[in-house]
Amino acid sequence: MSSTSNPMLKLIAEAGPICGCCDLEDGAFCAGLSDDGLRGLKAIRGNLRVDAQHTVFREGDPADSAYAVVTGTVKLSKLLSDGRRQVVGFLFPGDFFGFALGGTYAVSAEAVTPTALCRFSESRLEALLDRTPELERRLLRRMVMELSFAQEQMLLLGRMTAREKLAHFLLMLSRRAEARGDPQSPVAVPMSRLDMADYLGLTIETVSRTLTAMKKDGLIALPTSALVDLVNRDALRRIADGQAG
Amino acid sequence: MSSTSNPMLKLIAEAGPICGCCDLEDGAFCAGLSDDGLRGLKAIRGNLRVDAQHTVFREGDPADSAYAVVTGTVKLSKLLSDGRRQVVGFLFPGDFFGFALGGTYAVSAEAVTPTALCRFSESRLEALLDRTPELERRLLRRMVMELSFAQEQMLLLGRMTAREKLAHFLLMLSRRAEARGDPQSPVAVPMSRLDMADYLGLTIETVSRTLTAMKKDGLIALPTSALVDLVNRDALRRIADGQAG
DNA sequence: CGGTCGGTTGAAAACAATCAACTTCTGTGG
DNA sequence: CCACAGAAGTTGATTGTTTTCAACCGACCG
Repeated sequence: MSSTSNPMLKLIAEAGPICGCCDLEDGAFCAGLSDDGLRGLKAIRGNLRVDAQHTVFREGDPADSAYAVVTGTVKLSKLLSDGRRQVVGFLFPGDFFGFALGGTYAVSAEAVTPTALCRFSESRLEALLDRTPELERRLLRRMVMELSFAQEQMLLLGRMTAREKLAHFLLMLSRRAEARGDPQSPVAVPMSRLDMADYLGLTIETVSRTLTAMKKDGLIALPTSALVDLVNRDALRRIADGQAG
Repeated sequence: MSSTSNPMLKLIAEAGPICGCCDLEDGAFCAGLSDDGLRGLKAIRGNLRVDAQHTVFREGDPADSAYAVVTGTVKLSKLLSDGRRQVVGFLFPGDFFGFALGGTYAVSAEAVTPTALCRFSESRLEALLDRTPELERRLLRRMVMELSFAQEQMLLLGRMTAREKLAHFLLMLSRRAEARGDPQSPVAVPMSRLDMADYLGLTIETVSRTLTAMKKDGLIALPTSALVDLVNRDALRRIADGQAG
């Protein structure tokens, strides 16, 4: 973040209107903004580091800040009073979250890995939106995409089998890793089996068993429990799309 | 809609900045807009009637219009290639849908009952948003709420039992009926058992059986299959919140 | 009056959950 | 550096909720 020998920093300087607070480019929430929009964002930006498993904010808290992931992974989740949990999303570098327009947070946010965040004060962000139509339109577009992603997740949760859920999940991780410039085939799975289970509406045992079965079928390989090799991507895609058992 | 003896029309005239295209007030997408914002919306508004079970648009179609429900009920759904279906939302008078910012529709929209809609050309709406920050902010706020609702639905689909799902669903229908000024206790259930099942991630048989069981337990009464009396609302709420079996 | 459609009920099957044991990995302290 | 403890993950046996397959009921309509 401060070493001048970091090759990324040079790239950022050359690329022009990039935030400069992080190494992210095209995928990021702030990427591609005009100089003006970036200036505004930078002016209200704060930084934050969160240890693995620590909470950024809790469901029901007054929503006083929005965040962007710089490095690490964050999960958003909701709880039932008896402890049942649903993870409603995983966030990777470039992703934006916690935007509630002055209400309360609808979900809790916790770091999955050690994480660096950009923090934007809600009130200042809202004021900035008043002044920066470009930014507001971008946020609107982002919310449209988020909603569409949530609808796809509903299809997964309501209508897919365990195997289809896992295939879909692994391909999603791979696609997003690729978008950030990370390797897409031995794909990193930074979250625990419990987090995966709570995201897919399954139990840890079913996640584990299903992965083992997929390995046996030559669909994937598991070099470590946090690394999945997508051996037969086409077959995975067919399964994820509900065209095969 | 045109009779001068309709008491609603007088109310609308008195209330000032109400669209006038429909009988809706506070809950509506356009309610509470400034005269200016309303003028803009009215200028790009078209009307549309859709018969029950007919399609407004299909998943994957280019998104050339957004819509608001005036009367009737609309469902949004996604399909898997083998026919499995997930209903991702029901829309009632005042609700806004089909807003995709120039992309393609992520879901299909079908009328559940005979339905009247306001139609807004996507390109004109986007141009209007450029000119009307008030409207864009409202839309942004709406998307935030929609997303939060979608996240709650994920919790339901991933982690609730059939009985909890039904309790939650009936209370949601009741709450929204009340918000529109409709009776909240013998609550109207305009959609078929299949639509309910596809919304809750269940089968029609499970929906039917669960309703029967809830009737037997004195939680609800079923005057007709499309009308549900919420006999014991508190118990329903406890079940919906996951505090009781 | 027969036919179809939507809804309900019954019996059997299946997928995933639960309960439980065991293995592997990780980190810590001797 | 090794030994141990705890956490995370895997595997096995069994249970159970929901699905599937099937029959039946009642309403609406030609």
